[in-house]
Amino acid sequence: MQAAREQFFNYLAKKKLKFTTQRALIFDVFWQVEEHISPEELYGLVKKKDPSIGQATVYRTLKLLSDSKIAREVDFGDGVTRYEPYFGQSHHDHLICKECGKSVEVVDERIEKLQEKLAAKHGFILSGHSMYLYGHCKECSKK
Amino acid sequence: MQAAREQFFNYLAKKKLKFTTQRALIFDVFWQVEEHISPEELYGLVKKKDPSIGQATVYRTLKLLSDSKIAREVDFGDGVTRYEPYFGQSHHDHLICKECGKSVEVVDERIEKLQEKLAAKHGFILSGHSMYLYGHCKECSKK
DNA sequence: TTTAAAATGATATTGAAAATCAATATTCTA
DNA sequence: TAGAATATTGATTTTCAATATCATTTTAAA
Ligand SMILES: [Mn+2]
Ligand SMILES: [Mn+2]
Ligand SMILES: [Zn+2]
Ligand SMILES: [Zn+2]
Repeated sequence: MQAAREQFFNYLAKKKLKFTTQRALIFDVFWQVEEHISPEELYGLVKKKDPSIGQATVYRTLKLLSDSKIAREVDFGDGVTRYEPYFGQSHHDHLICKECGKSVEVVDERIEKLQEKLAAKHGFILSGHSMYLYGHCKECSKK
Repeated sequence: MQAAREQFFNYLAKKKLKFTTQRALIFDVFWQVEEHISPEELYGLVKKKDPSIGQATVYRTLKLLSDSKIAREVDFGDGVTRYEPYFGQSHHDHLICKECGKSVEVVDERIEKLQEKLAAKHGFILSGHSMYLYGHCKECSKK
Protein backbone atom coordinates (compact mmCIF):
# COMPACT_ATOMS: atom_id res chain seq x y z
CA MET A 1 0.00 0.00 0.00
CA GLN A 2 1.25 3.48 -0.73
CA ALA A 3 2.62 5.35 2.24
CA ALA A 4 -0.09 8.00 2.29
CA ARG A 5 -2.90 5.47 2.13
CA GLU A 6 -1.23 3.54 4.90
CA GLN A 7 -0.96 6.61 7.07
CA PHE A 8 -4.66 7.23 6.59
CA PHE A 9 -5.39 3.61 7.45
CA ASN A 10 -3.25 3.79 10.57
CA TYR A 11 -4.78 7.04 11.65
CA LEU A 12 -8.24 5.54 11.45
CA ALA A 13 -7.15 2.42 13.33
CA LYS A 14 -5.57 4.45 16.09
CA LYS A 15 -8.76 6.44 16.52
CA LYS A 16 -10.86 3.25 16.34
CA LEU A 17 -12.50 4.52 13.19
CA LYS A 18 -13.33 2.31 10.27
CA PHE A 19 -11.68 2.00 6.91
CA THR A 20 -14.73 1.91 4.70
CA THR A 21 -14.95 1.49 0.95
CA GLN A 22 -16.23 5.05 0.70
CA ARG A 23 -13.25 6.44 2.57
CA ALA A 24 -10.89 4.39 0.44
CA LEU A 25 -12.49 5.68 -2.75
CA ILE A 26 -12.47 9.29 -1.63
CA PHE A 27 -8.86 8.96 -0.60
CA ASP A 28 -7.89 7.48 -3.97
CA VAL A 29 -9.63 10.14 -6.00
CA PHE A 30 -8.28 12.92 -3.84
CA TRP A 31 -4.77 11.56 -4.04
CA GLN A 32 -4.75 11.64 -7.84
CA VAL A 33 -5.84 15.25 -8.04
CA GLU A 34 -3.19 17.82 -8.82
CA GLU A 35 -4.82 21.13 -7.98
CA HIS A 36 -6.31 22.55 -4.83
CA ILE A 37 -9.77 21.05 -4.76
CA SER A 38 -13.01 21.99 -3.03
CA PRO A 39 -15.30 19.44 -1.37
CA GLU A 40 -17.93 20.01 -4.04
CA GLU A 41 -15.44 19.49 -6.85
CA LEU A 42 -14.17 16.32 -5.24
CA TYR A 43 -17.74 15.15 -4.74
CA GLY A 44 -18.25 15.58 -8.47
CA LEU A 45 -15.26 13.40 -9.28
CA VAL A 46 -16.10 10.76 -6.72
CA LYS A 47 -19.68 10.49 -7.90
CA LYS A 48 -18.42 9.49 -11.34
CA LYS A 49 -16.86 6.39 -9.81
CA ASP A 50 -19.66 5.70 -7.38
CA PRO A 51 -22.89 7.62 -7.88
CA SER A 52 -24.31 6.30 -4.63
CA ILE A 53 -21.82 8.17 -2.51
CA GLY A 54 -23.15 10.96 -0.33
CA GLN A 55 -21.93 14.51 -0.31
CA ALA A 56 -21.75 14.55 3.48
CA THR A 57 -19.33 11.65 3.38
CA VAL A 58 -17.01 13.63 1.15
CA TYR A 59 -17.05 16.54 3.57
CA ARG A 60 -16.52 14.20 6.51
CA THR A 61 -13.69 12.33 4.85
CA LEU A 62 -11.86 15.51 3.89
CA LYS A 63 -11.93 16.48 7.54
CA LEU A 64 -10.40 13.12 8.41
CA LEU A 65 -7.74 13.48 5.72
CA SER A 66 -6.94 16.83 7.19
CA ASP A 67 -6.78 15.50 10.74
CA SER A 68 -4.48 12.72 9.65
CA LYS A 69 -2.12 15.14 7.87
CA ILE A 70 -2.82 13.63 4.46
CA ALA A 71 -4.47 16.81 3.31
CA ARG A 72 -4.31 20.43 4.28
CA GLU A 73 -7.03 23.04 4.19
CA VAL A 74 -6.30 26.13 2.17
CA ASP A 75 -8.39 29.26 1.99
CA PHE A 76 -7.82 31.52 -0.98
CA GLY A 77 -10.40 33.93 0.30
CA ASP A 78 -13.13 33.17 -2.22
CA GLY A 79 -15.52 31.67 0.28
CA VAL A 80 -14.71 28.04 -0.46
CA THR A 81 -12.37 25.88 1.56
CA ARG A 82 -10.03 23.89 -0.60
CA TYR A 83 -7.80 20.94 0.16
CA GLU A 84 -4.37 20.01 -1.11
CA PRO A 85 -2.18 16.96 -0.61
CA TYR A 86 -0.02 17.45 2.44
CA PHE A 87 1.52 14.08 3.17
CA GLY A 88 5.04 13.91 1.80
CA GLN A 89 4.92 17.55 0.82
CA SER A 90 7.10 20.08 2.49
CA HIS A 91 5.38 23.10 3.93
CA HIS A 92 4.63 25.93 1.55
CA ASP A 93 2.63 29.09 1.32
CA HIS A 94 0.76 30.58 -1.64
CA LEU A 95 1.22 33.43 -4.01
CA ILE A 96 -2.04 34.25 -5.75
CA CYS A 97 -2.81 36.40 -8.78
CA LYS A 98 -5.82 38.55 -8.02
CA GLU A 99 -6.59 38.89 -11.70
CA CYS A 100 -6.44 35.39 -13.17
CA GLY A 101 -6.53 33.39 -9.95
CA LYS A 102 -3.35 31.48 -10.66
CA SER A 103 -1.59 30.26 -7.53
CA VAL A 104 2.08 29.50 -7.04
CA GLU A 105 3.49 27.51 -4.17
CA VAL A 106 6.31 29.30 -2.44
CA VAL A 107 8.45 29.01 0.63
CA ASP A 108 11.16 31.13 2.18
CA GLU A 109 13.03 29.62 5.08
CA ARG A 110 14.08 33.04 6.34
CA ILE A 111 10.45 34.09 6.64
CA GLU A 112 9.61 30.87 8.47
CA LYS A 113 12.41 31.50 10.96
CA LEU A 114 11.41 35.10 11.51
CA GLN A 115 7.82 34.04 12.15
CA GLU A 116 9.02 31.75 14.94
CA LYS A 117 11.10 34.53 16.45
CA LEU A 118 8.31 37.04 16.19
CA ALA A 119 5.95 34.72 18.02
CA ALA A 120 8.54 33.92 20.67
CA LYS A 121 9.09 37.63 21.26
CA HIS A 122 5.47 37.81 22.39
CA GLY A 123 5.65 34.69 24.53
CA PHE A 124 3.83 32.52 22.04
CA ILE A 125 4.71 29.00 21.03
CA LEU A 126 3.90 28.76 17.34
CA SER A 127 1.90 25.80 16.12
CA GLY A 128 1.25 26.93 12.57
CA HIS A 129 0.58 29.86 10.32
CA SER A 130 -1.23 30.86 7.22
CA MET A 131 0.34 33.23 4.75
CA TYR A 132 -1.11 34.28 1.42
CA LEU A 133 0.60 36.78 -0.83
CA TYR A 134 -1.74 38.54 -3.25
CA GLY A 135 -0.70 40.39 -6.38
CA HIS A 136 -0.52 40.30 -10.13
CA CYS A 137 1.36 37.69 -12.09
CA LYS A 138 3.73 38.50 -14.91
CA GLU A 139 1.18 37.75 -17.63
CA CYS A 140 -1.56 39.83 -16.06
CA SER A 141 0.80 42.74 -15.42
CA LYS A 142 1.60 42.97 -19.13
CA LYS A 143 -1.97 43.69 -20.16
CA MET B 1 -14.40 66.78 11.26
CA GLN B 2 -11.97 64.07 12.25
CA ALA B 3 -9.61 62.94 9.54
CA ALA B 4 -11.04 59.43 9.24
CA ARG B 5 -14.61 60.62 8.98
CA GLU B 6 -13.50 63.14 6.38
CA GLN B 7 -11.76 60.48 4.34
CA PHE B 8 -14.95 58.43 4.39
CA PHE B 9 -16.95 61.49 3.34
CA ASN B 10 -14.54 62.25 0.52
CA TYR B 11 -14.51 58.67 -0.67
CA LEU B 12 -18.28 58.69 -0.93
CA ALA B 13 -18.29 62.03 -2.74
CA LYS B 14 -15.70 60.87 -5.23
CA LYS B 15 -17.78 57.78 -5.99
CA LYS B 16 -20.94 59.86 -6.16
CA LEU B 17 -22.34 57.99 -3.21
CA LYS B 18 -24.34 59.61 -0.46
CA PHE B 19 -23.38 60.47 3.06
CA THR B 20 -26.47 59.31 4.90
CA THR B 21 -27.29 59.52 8.58
CA GLN B 22 -27.08 55.73 8.78
CA ARG B 23 -23.59 55.68 7.33
CA ALA B 24 -22.52 58.45 9.67
CA LEU B 25 -23.85 56.55 12.67
CA ILE B 26 -22.28 53.27 11.65
CA PHE B 27 -18.99 55.03 11.06
CA ASP B 28 -19.10 56.69 14.47
CA VAL B 29 -19.89 53.51 16.37
CA PHE B 30 -17.30 51.53 14.45
CA TRP B 31 -14.66 54.16 15.04
CA GLN B 32 -15.09 54.02 18.82
CA VAL B 33 -14.69 50.26 18.99
CA GLU B 34 -11.37 48.92 20.15
CA GLU B 35 -11.46 45.25 19.21
CA HIS B 36 -11.87 43.44 15.95
CA ILE B 37 -15.60 43.45 15.41
CA SER B 38 -17.96 41.35 13.32
CA PRO B 39 -20.85 42.83 11.31
CA GLU B 40 -23.34 41.21 13.66
CA GLU B 41 -21.61 42.61 16.74
CA LEU B 42 -21.51 46.06 15.22
CA TYR B 43 -25.16 45.73 14.26
CA GLY B 44 -25.92 45.07 17.92
CA LEU B 45 -24.13 48.22 19.02
CA VAL B 46 -25.63 50.37 16.30
CA LYS B 47 -29.15 49.20 17.05
CA LYS B 48 -28.80 50.53 20.59
CA LYS B 49 -28.40 54.03 19.19
CA ASP B 50 -30.95 53.63 16.42
CA PRO B 51 -33.19 50.56 16.58
CA SER B 52 -34.61 51.27 13.15
CA ILE B 53 -31.36 50.58 11.41
CA GLY B 54 -31.21 47.55 9.15
CA GLN B 55 -28.71 44.73 9.35
CA ALA B 56 -28.04 44.88 5.62
CA THR B 57 -27.00 48.50 5.94
CA VAL B 58 -24.36 47.54 8.46
CA TYR B 59 -22.95 44.90 6.12
CA ARG B 60 -23.02 47.32 3.22
CA THR B 61 -21.40 50.14 5.15
CA LEU B 62 -18.60 47.93 6.41
CA LYS B 63 -17.80 47.08 2.81
CA LEU B 64 -17.65 50.80 2.03
CA LEU B 65 -15.43 51.46 5.04
CA SER B 66 -13.19 48.72 3.77
CA ASP B 67 -13.13 50.10 0.22
CA SER B 68 -12.24 53.53 1.52
CA LYS B 69 -9.38 52.21 3.64
CA ILE B 70 -11.03 53.25 6.88
CA ALA B 71 -11.43 49.65 7.91
CA ARG B 72 -9.74 46.41 7.09
CA GLU B 73 -11.22 42.93 6.91
CA VAL B 74 -9.61 40.32 9.10
CA ASP B 75 -10.29 36.62 9.10
CA PHE B 76 -9.25 34.70 12.19
CA GLY B 77 -10.51 31.49 10.65
CA ASP B 78 -13.61 31.08 12.80
CA GLY B 79 -16.06 31.57 9.99
CA VAL B 80 -16.82 35.21 10.74
CA THR B 81 -15.29 38.16 8.96
CA ARG B 82 -14.20 40.86 11.33
CA TYR B 83 -13.23 44.46 10.76
CA GLU B 84 -10.63 46.63 12.42
CA PRO B 85 -9.74 50.31 12.10
CA TYR B 86 -7.21 50.79 9.35
CA PHE B 87 -7.04 54.51 8.72
CA GLY B 88 -4.04 56.02 10.49
CA GLN B 89 -2.88 52.60 11.57
CA SER B 90 0.31 51.16 10.28
CA HIS B 91 0.10 47.74 8.71
CA HIS B 92 0.22 44.78 11.06
CA ASP B 93 -0.42 41.08 11.11
CA HIS B 94 -1.90 38.91 13.83
CA LEU B 95 -0.66 36.40 16.34
CA ILE B 96 -3.55 34.34 17.67
CA CYS B 97 -3.80 32.00 20.65
CA LYS B 98 -5.62 28.87 19.57
CA GLU B 99 -6.64 28.16 23.15
CA CYS B 100 -8.03 31.41 24.54
CA GLY B 101 -8.50 33.28 21.29
CA LYS B 102 -6.41 36.26 22.31
CA SER B 103 -4.89 38.14 19.40
CA VAL B 104 -1.78 40.29 19.34
CA GLU B 105 -0.91 42.74 16.60
CA VAL B 106 2.57 42.24 15.28
CA VAL B 107 4.78 43.40 12.48
CA ASP B 108 8.26 42.52 11.32
CA GLU B 109 9.74 44.71 8.63
CA ARG B 110 12.18 42.01 7.61
CA ILE B 111 9.31 39.64 6.88
CA GLU B 112 7.51 42.32 4.90
CA LYS B 113 10.61 42.90 2.79
CA LEU B 114 11.16 39.21 2.20
CA GLN B 115 7.56 38.80 1.09
CA GLU B 116 8.11 41.43 -1.58
CA LYS B 117 11.28 39.73 -2.74
CA LEU B 118 9.68 36.34 -2.78
CA ALA B 119 6.83 37.58 -4.93
CA ALA B 120 9.21 39.40 -7.28
CA LYS B 121 11.22 36.23 -7.71
CA HIS B 122 8.12 34.67 -9.25
CA GLY B 123 7.34 37.67 -11.43
CA PHE B 124 4.52 38.91 -9.24
CA ILE B 125 3.84 42.47 -8.20
CA LEU B 126 2.56 42.27 -4.66
CA SER B 127 -0.56 44.19 -3.75
CA GLY B 128 -1.16 42.80 -0.29
CA HIS B 129 -0.91 39.80 1.93
CA SER B 130 -2.53 38.10 4.83
CA MET B 131 -0.49 36.46 7.52
CA TYR B 132 -1.80 34.85 10.66
CA LEU B 133 0.45 33.15 13.18
CA TYR B 134 -1.29 30.57 15.34
CA GLY B 135 -0.02 29.19 18.59
CA HIS B 136 -0.35 29.25 22.35
CA CYS B 137 0.13 32.34 24.47
CA LYS B 138 2.26 32.45 27.59
CA GLU B 139 -0.71 32.07 29.96
CA CYS B 140 -2.20 29.14 28.11
CA SER B 141 1.16 27.38 27.83
CA LYS B 142 1.52 27.37 31.62
CA LYS B 143 -1.60 25.30 32.21
C1' DT C 1 -21.56 -15.68 13.79
C1' DT C 2 -22.73 -12.19 17.17
C1' DT C 3 -22.66 -7.71 18.72
C1' DA C 4 -21.45 -3.10 19.81
C1' DA C 5 -19.83 0.79 17.73
C1' DA C 6 -19.24 3.56 13.85
C1' DA C 7 -20.55 5.09 9.14
C1' DT C 8 -23.59 6.10 5.62
C1' DG C 9 -26.78 8.83 2.61
C1' DA C 10 -30.91 11.45 2.49
C1' DT C 11 -32.54 15.26 4.24
C1' DA C 12 -33.15 19.23 7.10
C1' DT C 13 -30.88 22.98 9.32
C1' DT C 14 -27.67 26.52 10.22
C1' DG C 15 -25.45 30.96 9.75
C1' DA C 16 -23.10 34.44 7.26
C1' DA C 17 -23.54 37.15 3.50
C1' DA C 18 -25.73 38.87 -0.67
C1' DA C 19 -29.72 39.90 -3.56
C1' DT C 20 -34.26 41.90 -4.23
C1' DC C 21 -37.45 45.54 -4.21
C1' DA C 22 -40.82 49.06 -3.06
C1' DA C 23 -40.51 53.09 -0.40
C1' DT C 24 -37.63 56.94 0.99
C1' DA C 25 -33.75 60.13 1.29
C1' DT C 26 -30.08 62.75 -0.69
C1' DT C 27 -27.77 65.51 -4.01
C1' DC C 28 -27.61 68.17 -8.05
C1' DT C 29 -29.56 71.40 -11.26
C1' DA C 30 -31.85 75.12 -12.61
C1' DT D 1 -35.32 76.16 -3.01
C1' DA D 2 -38.31 73.00 -5.98
C1' DG D 3 -38.03 69.10 -8.51
C1' DA D 4 -35.75 65.45 -11.02
C1' DA D 5 -32.42 61.96 -11.08
C1' DT D 6 -30.20 58.79 -8.55
C1' DA D 7 -28.73 56.31 -4.58
C1' DT D 8 -30.09 54.20 -0.15
C1' DT D 9 -32.83 52.06 3.07
C1' DG D 10 -34.93 48.15 5.83
C1' DA D 11 -37.62 44.12 5.41
C1' DT D 12 -37.43 40.13 3.42
C1' DT D 13 -35.99 36.43 0.66
C1' DT D 14 -32.36 33.88 -1.25
C1' DT D 15 -27.92 31.74 -1.66
C1' DC D 16 -24.41 28.72 -0.49
C1' DA D 17 -21.10 26.14 2.10
C1' DA D 18 -21.00 23.47 5.80
C1' DT D 19 -22.97 20.87 9.61
C1' DA D 20 -26.53 18.24 12.17
C1' DT D 21 -29.95 14.64 12.43
C1' DC D 22 -31.39 10.09 12.14
C1' DA D 23 -32.94 5.58 10.53
C1' DT D 24 -30.51 2.01 8.29
C1' DT D 25 -26.39 -0.41 7.07
C1' DT D 26 -21.58 -1.70 7.53
C1' DT D 27 -17.55 -2.77 9.91
C1' DA D 28 -14.25 -5.01 13.04
C1' DA D 29 -13.32 -7.48 16.97
C1' DA D 30 -14.67 -11.20 20.08
MN1 LIG E 1 -0.54 24.49 -2.37
MN1 LIG F 1 -5.56 43.98 14.27
ZN1 LIG G 1 -2.57 36.45 -13.39
ZN1 LIG H 1 -4.10 31.94 25.22
